[in-house]
Amino acid sequence: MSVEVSGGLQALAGDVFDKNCPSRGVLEHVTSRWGVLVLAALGERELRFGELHRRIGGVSQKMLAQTLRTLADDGFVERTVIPAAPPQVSYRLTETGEQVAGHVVGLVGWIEQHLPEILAAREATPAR
Amino acid sequence: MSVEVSGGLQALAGDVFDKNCPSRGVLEHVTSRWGVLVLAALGERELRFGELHRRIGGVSQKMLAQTLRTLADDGFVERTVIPAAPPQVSYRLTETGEQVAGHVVGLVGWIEQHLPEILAAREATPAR
DNA sequence: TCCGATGGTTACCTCAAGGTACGTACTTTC
DNA sequence: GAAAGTACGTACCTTGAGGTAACCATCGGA
Repeated sequence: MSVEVSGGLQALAGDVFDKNCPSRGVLEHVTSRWGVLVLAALGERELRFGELHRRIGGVSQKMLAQTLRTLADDGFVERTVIPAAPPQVSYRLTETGEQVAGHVVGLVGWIEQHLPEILAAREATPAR
Repeated sequence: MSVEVSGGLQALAGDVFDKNCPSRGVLEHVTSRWGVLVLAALGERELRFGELHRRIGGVSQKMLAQTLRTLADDGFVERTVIPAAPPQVSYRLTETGEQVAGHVVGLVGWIEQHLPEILAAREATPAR
């Protein structure tokens, strides 16, 4: 539950298997239905709200805004408002955001590439 | 939407940004609330139902069974029944399962280790 | 002059994820 | 002989995630 850190100070590491550990919450934000896709999209490049909305098929404005807000609260995404005449809002990953997104992109990429095998396995579902 | 594969044959790779791509479904199984934790737990070692139930805090028997079934259908988990007098059922990752689990474990581990920073960022939430 | 794009917020409603509780069939333990 | 563990399946019910639609303010273009 706890790890020693360089300075000799003690920092608490999370334990996702613990029902009450706050890491559970963070994990759920990151792996949420739209959270994964937002992180993956921003992993490619900085994007504006409308661009994200178009990039991520099927997401509603409401859920996109909500997801972006929780990811921003956790410090993964930075929101920048350009005060122009139709207001422009841009989203990019923070430094820690880049790191989580790295893992997420890896996972997503693996799934995309191995999709055929997985679908094959599914249809070969024995007996049921 | 499609990639060239070694043999010159064509295999379809997924695109998670496409609303109708089946990779969406697989992604949701893997990143589901309990799916992540099951994969992470089995990434350590083979486990029996009861062991999984105790390891993953807060999961109900129903959801554990359901999650294990979908992961088995996708070919990530293998179910082995040892016909004994209280029946014993063991779960382990398949080869493809090991690969997804690798990514999942990486993600989970990163979150556990960086939890303090994330929580700090959360409390420093500007303005709201 | 009216439309559409921009980036949202809010109210309202639905459906499905997920929890609780109980049943099952057999066996060991107290 | 009663309780508890093993590995679920099923029925029932609640909660909340998430969709739809309307509204807002401002500006450029047809």
